[in-house]
Amino acid sequence: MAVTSQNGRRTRIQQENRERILKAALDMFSRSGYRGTTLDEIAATAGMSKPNMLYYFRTKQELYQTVLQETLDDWLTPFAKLNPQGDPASELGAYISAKLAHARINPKASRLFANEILQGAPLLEDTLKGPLKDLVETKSKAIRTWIADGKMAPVDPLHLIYMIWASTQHYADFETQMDALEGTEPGTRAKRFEGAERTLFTVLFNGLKPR
Amino acid sequence: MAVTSQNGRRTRIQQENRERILKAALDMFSRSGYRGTTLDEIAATAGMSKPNMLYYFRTKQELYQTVLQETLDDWLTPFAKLNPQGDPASELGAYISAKLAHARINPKASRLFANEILQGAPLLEDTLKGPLKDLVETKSKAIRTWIADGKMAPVDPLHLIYMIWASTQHYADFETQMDALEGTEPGTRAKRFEGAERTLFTVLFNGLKPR
DNA sequence: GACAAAGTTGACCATTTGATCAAGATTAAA
DNA sequence: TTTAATCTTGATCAAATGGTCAACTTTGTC
Repeated sequence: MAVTSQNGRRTRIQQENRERILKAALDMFSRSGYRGTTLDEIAATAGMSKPNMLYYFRTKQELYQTVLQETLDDWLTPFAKLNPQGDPASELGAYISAKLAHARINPKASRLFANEILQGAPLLEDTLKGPLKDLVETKSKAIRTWIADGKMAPVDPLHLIYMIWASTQHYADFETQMDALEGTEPGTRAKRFEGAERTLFTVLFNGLKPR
Repeated sequence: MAVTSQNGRRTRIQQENRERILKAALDMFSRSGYRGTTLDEIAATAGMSKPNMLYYFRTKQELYQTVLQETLDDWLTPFAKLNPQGDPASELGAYISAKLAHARINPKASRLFANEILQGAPLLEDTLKGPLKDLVETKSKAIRTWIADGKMAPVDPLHLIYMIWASTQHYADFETQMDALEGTEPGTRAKRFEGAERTLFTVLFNGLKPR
């Protein structure tokens, strides 16, 4: 485990340095994945010596797992909030907005997650097969109820969920590609996310309208 | 450049070994990215010694670039085939089918591409800003014409393209996640791609129907 | 200000990694 | 069968990498 003082609490210095290290680690891991990232880089980005960094996180694995766990929690929260009692338009709309906001505000978290999945999700298996699977099943049931109640068009809930995940996360994970296609002048990014929301709303709402 | 015989042609052995190496390289690079992959691994996967592999591809970069270029061509082909003279339903439908087929048949190519973009696309910049950008602009114009002709609902072409890329490639790039959520019993994969096509067709066709 | 706990780092280590080379083994054209 | 071109690899190298350690400095409490 990470360092703590004798009384089990974190000192001011511990708080600050942990934060700096975790930020630097997210920077590097989200770009190059676990194996492609070196401790030297992270330490340099965090502005401290490697041994000092290893004083706070004993191994590369421990550091990686800590970063991953934190971003994962963020990832799960908006999905869990999807409310079966609400109506599909507003619930799915809110979820799409939340996912897009996440992609805009914290793209690195999304990329870290994408990297981990691409490499076979060795450290995520338990979470995926446990909590996430449960959550997906719960929310699928809610969608099926909406369909049965004639509130939306009949589509496979699982694939609808995939479609929403894919087309929102894409704005974080493939940002490099979008920048290359659209340029990076200031303002582009903000406009991009507006356009994304408008298009996703249009296509999904009309596409899912009951008929 | 890679080895060729004095007369510039490739011998039988060169053909076979190049192929084995490129296959192994795609295996590893698509999983771990450029920096996360080692030449030892690739050589072992290809079943030959590292010096022998380096006889065919002189550096790690050269090997990576060769693999990347080959997969990129595959990636571009179906997009280029989108025909402005046709009608949106059949053209976009065919494109979606082609992209899903690619994700099903060659998921590693998709993942290699995703990995490269995630790492900032250092080697793809020129292709993205050149040929791909041109292609995207051409196809966007076609979509705008369809909209002007009242053949489909008015949506931003760029975001529609992103949406299609995202929700098809997702089935390759996030396969690990899907396997964890759905299990991997034989037949699951085939059914998954059927369901994907059905759902994408339903949502996009209804979502894009002119109104 | 004394002192123990916490924080910091240069030097170092074993292993891994991309790459080279010389020397030998195999192939195929004459 | 000869022979030049092609193919193959063990041994090796310098640099990079994850991690350790001892010694030093800083911080906070009494």
